[in-house]
Amino acid sequence: METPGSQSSLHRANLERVVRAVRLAGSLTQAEIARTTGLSAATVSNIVRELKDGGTVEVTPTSAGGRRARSVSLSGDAGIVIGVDFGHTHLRVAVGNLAHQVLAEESEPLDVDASSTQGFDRAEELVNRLIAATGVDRSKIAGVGLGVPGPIDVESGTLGSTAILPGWTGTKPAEELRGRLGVPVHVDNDANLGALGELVWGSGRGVRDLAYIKVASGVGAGLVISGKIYRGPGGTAGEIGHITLDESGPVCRCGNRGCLETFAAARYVLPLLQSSHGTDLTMEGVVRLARDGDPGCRRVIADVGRHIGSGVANLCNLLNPSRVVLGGDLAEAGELVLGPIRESVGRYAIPSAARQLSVLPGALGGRAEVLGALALALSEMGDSTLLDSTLHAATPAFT
Amino acid sequence: METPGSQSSLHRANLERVVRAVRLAGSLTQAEIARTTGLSAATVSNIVRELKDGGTVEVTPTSAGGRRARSVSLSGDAGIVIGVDFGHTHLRVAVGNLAHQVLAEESEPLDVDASSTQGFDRAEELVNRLIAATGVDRSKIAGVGLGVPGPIDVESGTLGSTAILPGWTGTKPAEELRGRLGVPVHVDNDANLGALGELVWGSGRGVRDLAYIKVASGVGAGLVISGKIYRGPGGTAGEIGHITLDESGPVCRCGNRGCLETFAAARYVLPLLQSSHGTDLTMEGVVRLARDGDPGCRRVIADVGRHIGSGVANLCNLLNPSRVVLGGDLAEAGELVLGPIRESVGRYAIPSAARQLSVLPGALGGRAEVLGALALALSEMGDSTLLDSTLHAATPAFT
DNA sequence: GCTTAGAGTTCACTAGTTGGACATAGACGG
DNA sequence: CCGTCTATGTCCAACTAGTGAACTCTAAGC
Repeated sequence: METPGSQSSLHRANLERVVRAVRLAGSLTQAEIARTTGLSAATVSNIVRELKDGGTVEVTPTSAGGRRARSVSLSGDAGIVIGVDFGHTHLRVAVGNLAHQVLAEESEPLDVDASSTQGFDRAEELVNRLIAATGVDRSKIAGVGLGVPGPIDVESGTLGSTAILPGWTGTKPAEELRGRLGVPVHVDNDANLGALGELVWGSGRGVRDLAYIKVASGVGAGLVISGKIYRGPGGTAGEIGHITLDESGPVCRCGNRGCLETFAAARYVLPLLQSSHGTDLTMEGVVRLARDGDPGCRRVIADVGRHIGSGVANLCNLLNPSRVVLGGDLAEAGELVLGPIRESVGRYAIPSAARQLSVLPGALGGRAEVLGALALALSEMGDSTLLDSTLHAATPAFT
Repeated sequence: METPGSQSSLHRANLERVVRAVRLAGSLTQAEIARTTGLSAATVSNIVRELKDGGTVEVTPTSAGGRRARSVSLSGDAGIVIGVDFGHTHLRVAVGNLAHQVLAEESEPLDVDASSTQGFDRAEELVNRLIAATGVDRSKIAGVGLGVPGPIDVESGTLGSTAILPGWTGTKPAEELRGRLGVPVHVDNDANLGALGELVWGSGRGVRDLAYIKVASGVGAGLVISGKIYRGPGGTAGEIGHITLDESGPVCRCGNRGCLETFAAARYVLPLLQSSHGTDLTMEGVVRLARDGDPGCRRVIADVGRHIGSGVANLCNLLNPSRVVLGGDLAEAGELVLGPIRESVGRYAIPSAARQLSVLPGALGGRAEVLGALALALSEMGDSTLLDSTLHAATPAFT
């Protein structure tokens, strides 16, 4: 941010412009870059040379049968980003590069009762393992995205009370991880990251406004508005789980009655099946049984869908997103749950808003959050971090 | 948008930067501009000269007792914007300048059964009258903001069906007015404009995210997110009136049951008082009686408040705005309605979101929409239109 | 084999910002 | 009442960075 308004800032902006164009297209020739960015060929020539010297970009002498086009693409190891996601039962880590490619991904079970220290030990270990496995240069790591399953104040980085990982309340996960890995860590809650993940790699590609509904032990939503995570001024936007559906409904853990969560979240829904299907049931199990035709499970899932649909209808009336993506275990139920959701939306949302809404299952399953963490790391640094390294590497070469 | 990335675009950006800084501060010396914008004093000197030659800015030789500071301020007649609002019973027009000052404002009753042609005749006439009254130069009009009381597709400019001004459906108000006045016209619905008005001049000053709830014959909300009107991909965001509060409630004109509107909008609420208070009651009348102590009216207003509060709680959970502003006639009831709203919000919203929410009455009353139309005209042209004229006027002077 | 056309580079030119030198004018102290 | 001080605004030379035009290069097409 040195001097806004100066020529150097313009140059920087043009660098970013080029990098973004290349990233979006995968690979471009210089002439194509000039056309898509609106810059002149001469400028592009200079910028590409600078980026190449900095190692950000790779120039393959000639690829396809053109005249003599050198295709420019992001060099795979120009920068590495890492996504870490603490889920309710699993810890997932993914390693990607600036070209939006996922190089490696792994998950391992995480003990719910683990202390935060244990959790971070495991995360650090897994990150190191993946870095070693992919053989990337540690110094190339540009940033880490971190997902936590609970309300987090993005400003201060403090984790609020989470019923899922008790004992983590009040910790500052980003600082903790930053201390261990020595690189910038950006944190957000899992619903927001799921939304970002589906937006970039999953069912939300091509859309700029999206709501990601995650149904697990609770119900949360991640909102993407104009391509950016919307957190709201207080950072608690997207609490769709605590919309009131029935003022005299069951008491919710939040203290109100008849929240959507009490009709849809695993903790409230599973008990319904205990007497008939035993106590060891998980949401995953219910979904499996429903797919196999079990009528009780089908009925329960349809009811959950109807209630989620009511919440989505409210969301739709208020925000009018063009796409709603359903994540979490429940998404595995496919049409068994999506049908009732769509039916409810059609019934309760105003027609003009409902008409252009598509409700889709998540395409990434449980991976949405890690990949979202990756996307967060990418978006948080913008292309600027990348360019910083470019500049540092490039300027000595010019003197 | 000529050539993005060129130096001229940088220059343009710096011009905008200076204009914005001056507008936000009212008046600044060149040194102050340099400090707030981060530009160098020399650059500011050039830019100020250019703006002065273009007539955008005025330089008063010296104002207060400094050393020799020339204070720079936007020249009042650098550009004029006009706001036009078609309300349910009134037509309002306001004239303002680029310094965000309102120069004149007038309203006149509008016959509900007026055809759109008649309406536009009246609007054109009133605009001309105000232009004459303020003595501004017609050629200085940079843009017009237009508010219409119904759903409008901002992309195509076509008005959807409106129960308030029947016979206007399918017209393109912006085109119509543009044809008559010969300047760019930007259109939006009244709830969005009310939100913008309160944001810029009213109860929303200093906030970037705001929801404006307008209760009249229907219930609508205007959402401002990060300082910009949020319309949603389909343009129908903010339909808080058709959130479902009670699945088995009264049938709403939208076809669903138990919409917020059926508990709060005038058309559904007034009949409740007909047997006791007669049939000529208006919402305004109910509010007046309630303020005078009429228990029936007080009860009705409190009930309306409670229901609105339920809707606001949902809104709050989903979007977590920092401020909710209540507009329309109902806002006149003050605490009689705000109290129950806050109570409902406290009851139904999750505590962390409700805690930082302030619910305020609109500060502008029925003027919110016209002023919002003014703000729309200002924001739609950005500072660019302003700068275009500057450039056109300034470049000949340099050759 | 010659022509052609698109790709990329080089170079002189130009737009525009900057730092520093300079003139100006009020405030302050004597 | 006068010199000094300090902050303001302007001017100028230097520098940065983008552009158009000319130029070179290569492969395709006839």
